[in-house]
Amino acid sequence: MAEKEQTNRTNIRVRFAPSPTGAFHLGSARAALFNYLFAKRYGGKFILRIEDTDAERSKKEWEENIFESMKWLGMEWDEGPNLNFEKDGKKYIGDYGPYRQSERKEIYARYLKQLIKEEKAYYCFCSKEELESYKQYAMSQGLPPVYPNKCRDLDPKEVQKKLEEKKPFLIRFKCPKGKKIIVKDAVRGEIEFDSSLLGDFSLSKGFEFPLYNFVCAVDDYEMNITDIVRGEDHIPNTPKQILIQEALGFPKIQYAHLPLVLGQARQKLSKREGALPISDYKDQGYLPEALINFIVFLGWNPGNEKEIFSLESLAKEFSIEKVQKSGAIFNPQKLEWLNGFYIRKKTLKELARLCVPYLEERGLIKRNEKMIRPKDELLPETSYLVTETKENIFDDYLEKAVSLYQERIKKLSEIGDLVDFLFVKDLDYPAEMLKWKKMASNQELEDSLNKCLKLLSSIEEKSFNKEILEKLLLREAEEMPDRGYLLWPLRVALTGKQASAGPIDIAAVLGKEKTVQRIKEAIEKARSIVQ
RNA sequence: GGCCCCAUCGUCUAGAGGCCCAGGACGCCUGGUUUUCAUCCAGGUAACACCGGUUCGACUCCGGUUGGGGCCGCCA
Repeated sequence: MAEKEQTNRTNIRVRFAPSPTGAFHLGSARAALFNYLFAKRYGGKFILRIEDTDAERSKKEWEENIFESMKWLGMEWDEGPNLNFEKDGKKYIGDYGPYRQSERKEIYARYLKQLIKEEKAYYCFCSKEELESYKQYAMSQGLPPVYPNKCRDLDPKEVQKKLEEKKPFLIRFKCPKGKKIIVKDAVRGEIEFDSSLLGDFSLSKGFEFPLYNFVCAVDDYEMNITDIVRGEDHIPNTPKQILIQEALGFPKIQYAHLPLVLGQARQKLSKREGALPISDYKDQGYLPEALINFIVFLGWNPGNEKEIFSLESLAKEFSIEKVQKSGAIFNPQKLEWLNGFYIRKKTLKELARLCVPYLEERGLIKRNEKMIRPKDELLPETSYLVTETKENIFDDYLEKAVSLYQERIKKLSEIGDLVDFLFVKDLDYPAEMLKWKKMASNQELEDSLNKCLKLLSSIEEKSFNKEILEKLLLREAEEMPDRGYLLWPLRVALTGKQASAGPIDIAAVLGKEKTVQRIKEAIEKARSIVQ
């Protein structure tokens, strides 16, 4: 039933309204995502509004962080500041209407004056200290900590006098007593509040600095918002906003309060608990598709056993009715798994391109306009076949290197430690590592390495590929009591590591010259082991 | 303290009165593939917070208890 109602609704307009007082994190991403999906699912508009009424805490850099993170995740907005993309054949660039609250002050002042004129709001000249001490007292008495309405019935003459004296004031809402306020919530049903417990809450500091609940109600109306999807930490604000809407004669809005994302300690996600900025996840090598897939399952599921969703498929299958009521604990292991899953799904070309910044950062590759190549001159320059596509530059060697580890990495940032041996000249590893666990003597090790050397040297440069190597090496290895006798020392010789991709694949990527050279170096090392 | 919200495996969750001595995914464990690590495949581990009702029958409905969470700003 509810489903039907939703589907039939038209002209849905939702907003994501972050305040730029910190980075765009997991919780923000989820609120944004659910709004985005709700809009997409029902063919509505997704609006971005910047709630920067707190001038002191709001910073341009956080605003940038929000824009960049949302675009990186693929959630582009239909209306809002900093538009820069194409949609339906139309190009949007730069700002589009005043969507920052700091740019909308005249609008708020207008409504504030209206409320005062209609005696639905009044001036309050109480001091901070006064209010704080009253609140302490009320709480100690077990009373609701609401404003005692001291200035509510101030003599108009006195008000006039104080205004002329330029005494700082607050504008308070005349909250009706004993009124039942019902919030209709798409995920929770009806939530009832008693207006008496709200008190005469504040709307604005003077006319210049309007406060959250007030600007929120005004903007939602001014922007024709039909549905509000936000975190459940906003439930207590909702009756206040409804009261303001009613006082101003605004139409009703539909609500959907999302459960909170919790940290391991079951508390509202904090920085300590992995509420990292989305930009940090990006830097660590998480993929946007993994993050989206992960985030949407924090409080939503399709009702069947499907687990993998892209932003596009979610836009078709998302439904607000399936949103969970209880808070979800953020589980980093599942994110890792999903990220690995999406990495394995990438084409080699895409993955190689994504790995470039990590390899570069680690000093393994050098990049200029035309070429990406290993830092050390490992191979003749012609080996680094430069392929140039429209937007990216990468080479064949890089793709091969990445292909060796595509199934082994969970984050892009891990690539460096795994492939470094393919990009540096000298390997540094203890000689003992060469000796396989089942080898009884150093002689066995030397024999094994010599066998490898002989075999590989016999292959012609142009036939030095995986198929041929496999045929020759495996045949030889099979004759030993265990393949490890031949393959373990070879792995260590080529990589200097105990764990790696298959040594045959590695030899094929490294090429004959380098492979043979590394085996020779390993033989030298093996001889140095003291018996 | 007041108001509000929530409650199925360790975690994310399926479950709209019999299909459930509860299904899937991550994690963990075992086995297979493998020289290693990972991938992949097969199997296993593990939950309806508690107490009352309603009902022929309750994970599902109602009430209470307990537990957890959110909010109580001249922040948003």
